Amino acid sequence: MKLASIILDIPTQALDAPYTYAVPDDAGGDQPIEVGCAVVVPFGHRQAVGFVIGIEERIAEEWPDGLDPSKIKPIARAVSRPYFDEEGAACAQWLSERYLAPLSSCVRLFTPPGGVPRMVRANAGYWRLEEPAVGEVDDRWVVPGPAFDGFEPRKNAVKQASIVAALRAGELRVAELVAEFGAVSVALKTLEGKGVVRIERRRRMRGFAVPPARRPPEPADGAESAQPAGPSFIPSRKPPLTEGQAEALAAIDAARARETGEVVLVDGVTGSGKTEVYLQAIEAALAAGHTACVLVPEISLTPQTVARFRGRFGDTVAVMHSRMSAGERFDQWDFIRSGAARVVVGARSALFTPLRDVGLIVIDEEHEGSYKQDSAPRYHARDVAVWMARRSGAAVVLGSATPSIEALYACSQDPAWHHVVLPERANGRPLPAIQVVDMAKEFGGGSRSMFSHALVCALAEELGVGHKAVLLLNQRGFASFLLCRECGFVPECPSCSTSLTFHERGNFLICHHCGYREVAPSVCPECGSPYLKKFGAGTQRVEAELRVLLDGMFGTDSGVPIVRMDADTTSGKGAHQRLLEEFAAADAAVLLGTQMIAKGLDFEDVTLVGVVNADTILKLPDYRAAERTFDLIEQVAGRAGRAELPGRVLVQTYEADAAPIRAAARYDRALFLRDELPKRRLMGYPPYVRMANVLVWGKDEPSVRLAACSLHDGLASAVRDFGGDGWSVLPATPCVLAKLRGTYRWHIVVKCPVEDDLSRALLPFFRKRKPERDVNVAVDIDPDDLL
DNA sequence: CAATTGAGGAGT
DNA sequence: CTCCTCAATTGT
Repeated sequence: MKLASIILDIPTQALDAPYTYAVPDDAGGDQPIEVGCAVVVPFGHRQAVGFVIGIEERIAEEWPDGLDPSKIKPIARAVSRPYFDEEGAACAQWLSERYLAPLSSCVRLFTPPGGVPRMVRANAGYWRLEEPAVGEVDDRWVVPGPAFDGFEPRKNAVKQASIVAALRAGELRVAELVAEFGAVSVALKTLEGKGVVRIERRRRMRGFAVPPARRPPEPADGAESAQPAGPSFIPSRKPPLTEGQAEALAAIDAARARETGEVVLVDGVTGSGKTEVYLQAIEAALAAGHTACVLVPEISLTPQTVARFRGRFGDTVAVMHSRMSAGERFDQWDFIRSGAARVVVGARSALFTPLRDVGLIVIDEEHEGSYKQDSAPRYHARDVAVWMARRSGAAVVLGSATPSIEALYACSQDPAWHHVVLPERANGRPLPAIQVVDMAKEFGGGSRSMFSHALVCALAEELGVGHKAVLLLNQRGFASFLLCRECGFVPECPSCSTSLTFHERGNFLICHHCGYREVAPSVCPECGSPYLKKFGAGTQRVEAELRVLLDGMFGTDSGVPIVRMDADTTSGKGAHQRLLEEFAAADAAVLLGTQMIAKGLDFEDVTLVGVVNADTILKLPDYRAAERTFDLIEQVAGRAGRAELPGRVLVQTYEADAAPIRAAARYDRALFLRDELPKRRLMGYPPYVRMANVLVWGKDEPSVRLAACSLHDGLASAVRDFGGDGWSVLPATPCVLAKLRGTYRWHIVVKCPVEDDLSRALLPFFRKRKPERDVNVAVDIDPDDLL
């Protein structure tokens, strides 16, 4: 008898284990039952949807662990084609164990965008299967039929004549004819009846503005150009490689050829041409009959990025990211499943698309925090990619100008990890000089401006000759807030433990975590004092002050544009893109923004980069603060002087002596690591230990505290039973963000030696634990931060 | 003694 | 998640 392991698509801890069903010989429905399929199974008194994660032939004697053979029911029917294969099923199970995540949530990663069939309650205990709302869409095309040539419409058949004339230039969609000639359905029907035309349904790919019906395909030059490039596709020019690039490429090709799942860390300064290395490595992988998966941080997944890959690989490139509509994502997913896509470019979730024969997984900007998912399963794309590669023999390429300390450490410890350095920019230009400006001295010298003398001078010089400047403002912890100068009161969010941000526009106080808003008071709500001062500098404040400054430099009419990019100005669809185009089109201009401008921008005439406040990340109470600060400065510095014009970078800080800032200013990673690594070792942080962050949250503070403390005790004894030397369970404490969106948050940190299996020790404890009603618990394995 | 409510368990 | 059972509580 064939038995199937099935994960029910019901997100409940009690049901989160594989269930065994018999695979019937005569499967009801038209789909075969295979691994990866959604199936309907009898479950209790009803039917449920589940996913097949394994099928095995079983002889009557060896039933899976004491399962009563009489209890086994047959699967009712398959309700989808397979979404994943055995490898996907194995990956889901691994994810679930490694990240202590529900199996159903891990399997869900592999299902198509737009959803899967589900059981919905009709009436009176009846359940019926509902297909997902998102699926394939067709276009109706009009094509010449057998009687097309030599057809002469009747004199008064104006519509027919127009349609036939239009069709002579090529096939058309019915929708296009309607747009041009109005109601055409009767005319089309007549023509179809006479055999002059045929109406065909053809699959449409959403996300491409207008499929080029009669225009010949244009060379790929943006997101809109990707419809069938066909045989006329000409790949973009392949520039010659620098010595470093060639070495990196050789290392990748060799790693791929060994088929043992090795990792190559491409450690290249900004502008060293890492992307070209990826492109040629992918080309080699394709030539060897493999496919490639490229992960890019969500934020740098722009039309330009996609165009670069489409320019080289044409319409075999599929794209996956969250800003696409469900329909577009479904089409791309199905395009990948069809096997026609050979290269997938996308955010971290692209790892789980049904791409077969992957020979290369590229993770660009490997140090980025966005590769860690912040909801269950809390996986890290880098670790998942390495696991997948080990299994399939693919090579993993990690690229960054500022590799994570974890990746550097792995290179030094693990022979399967290779470190390749690209020390020079591809165009041979030097890296811009970084000058640290000590704001404490400026302040001591009597200046109260947020722009130092040095930065003002540099702006005047560069903008004065028509160059561009980028100013980075760390929003976190620095947005402006109100403070009563008499009693020191700061308005705080009633449901989060953060101060409210003051917004000039509309005179509002807004909470950046939960969106709570109130009108800014004119007198102190505590003591009634009218002396409420605005402190700090949100991007709006900085923009206003910068405007005054620029008008003072160049006159009010000079019109040096300030393009502001932050969460407020980029919320609309395509806003991000529009703002960048606006900045690109101007001569002298300033781009002012938050972290989102730190990477990926490539404008030739940016000669000045200013970091307005370098130390706000540094002061975050988190073990990774120094690393983040170092990375940010190096990354943003890379935006200056990318082409012929030399660039310079000014970093304003109140902590000019801090190691990450001094090291970043000299591009001296060794210096940074000499300072940072001993601290990590001493304090017991990665890469010298592995951590699990157990988060506990709920509306009621006493019960959260209680739950956290009892959880601590349980964890401590679980860790003791596991017999771990060098393991520790830190006491339950309130999180740094102790109150967020109205919930109180506590956490417990578990540490263990790097070579130990953290998940395996904690898994039994959390599998046994029953969930509480008003307190939530989540485990974050290898957390990115401990806030 | 029936009706109502809540906690706990089972589901292959 | 949904349905079922059992036991404690409430109502007549």
